[in-house]
Amino acid sequence: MCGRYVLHGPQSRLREHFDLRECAEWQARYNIAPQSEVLVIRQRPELGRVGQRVRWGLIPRWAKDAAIGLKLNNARAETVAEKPSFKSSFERHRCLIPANGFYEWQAVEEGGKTRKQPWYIRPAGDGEFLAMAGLLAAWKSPAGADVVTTCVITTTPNGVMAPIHERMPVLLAPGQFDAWLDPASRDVEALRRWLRPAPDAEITAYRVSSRVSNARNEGEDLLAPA
DNA sequence: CCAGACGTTGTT
DNA sequence: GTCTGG
DNA sequence: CCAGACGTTGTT
DNA sequence: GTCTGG
Repeated sequence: MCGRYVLHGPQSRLREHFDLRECAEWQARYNIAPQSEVLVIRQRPELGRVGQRVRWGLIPRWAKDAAIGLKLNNARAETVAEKPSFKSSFERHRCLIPANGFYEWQAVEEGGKTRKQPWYIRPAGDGEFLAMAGLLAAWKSPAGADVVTTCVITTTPNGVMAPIHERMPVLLAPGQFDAWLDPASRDVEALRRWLRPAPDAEITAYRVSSRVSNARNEGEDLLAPA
């Protein structure tokens, strides 16, 4: 889960909501897919929270081949603290991935065939942003280029998501941002306990057009209820 | 000890 | 780099 | 995540 | 079935 999402800003509200000191340029996007550039929020010593563009698809430091990043879009909350691919990132390189919402596909049986119905999930009420829990890794390519990548941590579904899909991204509340982002937070057990499904009251979901299923499609109208 | 893998999702 | 399997 | 491609040889 | 591209 969480293989497609939305970040349209506006950037001024993004900076405000996440209390960013600096933020990279970001063009509104309504169909962000793995392997593309995404905006992450990290905590820099002496500077504070900054927004930075990185590639979605985690390439661990030790990887000899960047191809592993094609598979690591998500990390399971249940095992992220132990898996070799994620362990050191979980201990020292946590980030937030800001989103206005994300998509999930629901398998629907129709006349003996399975159709994939896309849903859009956004904050309930007048909330503007969700904060997905993510990891970062810095990798040096054989050519010597520094490549920073990210992935989204997933967990079991809450009551809103359960009818739609078996997984959902871990969503953190503003009160958790500081401790999650602080590289000095080394209490892995305490951090791991935060990786739980969001309360039902925090999100709402509605059906959208299957046009979102093709990652080439873009635009605000992908959010229209269908 | 060394060698080899290192992951998630969804579907069957 | 670190863990698992042999 | 889903959609769409998935190949070689020899010639230009 | 599996990999790549978006």
